[in-house]
Amino acid sequence: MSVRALRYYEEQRLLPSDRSPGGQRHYPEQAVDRVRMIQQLYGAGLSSGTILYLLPCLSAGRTSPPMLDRLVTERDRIDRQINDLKGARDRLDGLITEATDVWPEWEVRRPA
Amino acid sequence: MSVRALRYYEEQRLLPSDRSPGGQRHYPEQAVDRVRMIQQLYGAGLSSGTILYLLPCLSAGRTSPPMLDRLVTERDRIDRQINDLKGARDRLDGLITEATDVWPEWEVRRPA
DNA sequence: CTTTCCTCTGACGTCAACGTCAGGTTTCAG
DNA sequence: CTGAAACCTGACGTTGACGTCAGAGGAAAG
Repeated sequence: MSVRALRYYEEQRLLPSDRSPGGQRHYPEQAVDRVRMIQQLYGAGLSSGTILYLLPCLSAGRTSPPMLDRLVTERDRIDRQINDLKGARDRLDGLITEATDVWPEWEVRRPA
Repeated sequence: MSVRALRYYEEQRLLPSDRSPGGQRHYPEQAVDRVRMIQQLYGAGLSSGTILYLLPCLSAGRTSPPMLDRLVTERDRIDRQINDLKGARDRLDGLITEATDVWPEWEVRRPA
């Protein structure tokens, strides 16, 4: 994590911070999980706005019907993205298998 | 597909085009599959440079050992990405289930 | 009190895959 | 032959999640 990222999350109102009298940020324990969640959702393609909108149900289980719609929309989008990725992976995998079959295993260096 | 995207692919040397005497682009049949492949790989997070590098093995099966390394690297990255996405999806799915279970449809009552 | 490190705010920079606009040229149906 | 639709090149604009820099100030050790 970079300091810049934390500031950015705060700017987006995703991560509140306590301040010392001098103005320095101080985070409660809970912030760690919050940050991990934010990273995960950014990584899954949700926008700042969407995460902000979903925060009440993400962190407090307060889910209204419109929020439920949004949750379902995002989940379905992620599912489609997973399927697209599987397609790409299978394409590469096919090439790898194909290229590997040509050379005997003991001649090829494979990471992992 | 936008025209702009095709021009961009050509700029990146991913998609050659025949030109009419007047300079207009004409694509062979094969180009359709090529474009679909490019889109799929962009969608999976590969850069123009990586796709360009892998083109010989992607479209002609000519895979050198360094290319094989790159293929494996990208495949593994995609696998990690799929797992990350599954994590995010499961989180949302949990919330959806939770929110749905709380108010079974047949129990919902509307306060006056 | 000083030193040294860490933090603050504010603002501009980055990168990639296109979108979009302007002004000119090619194509082809009628 | 002609006119409008489609295409051309070149160039700048967009977007989001930060990176990075400058200058100023707080935080604890000695």
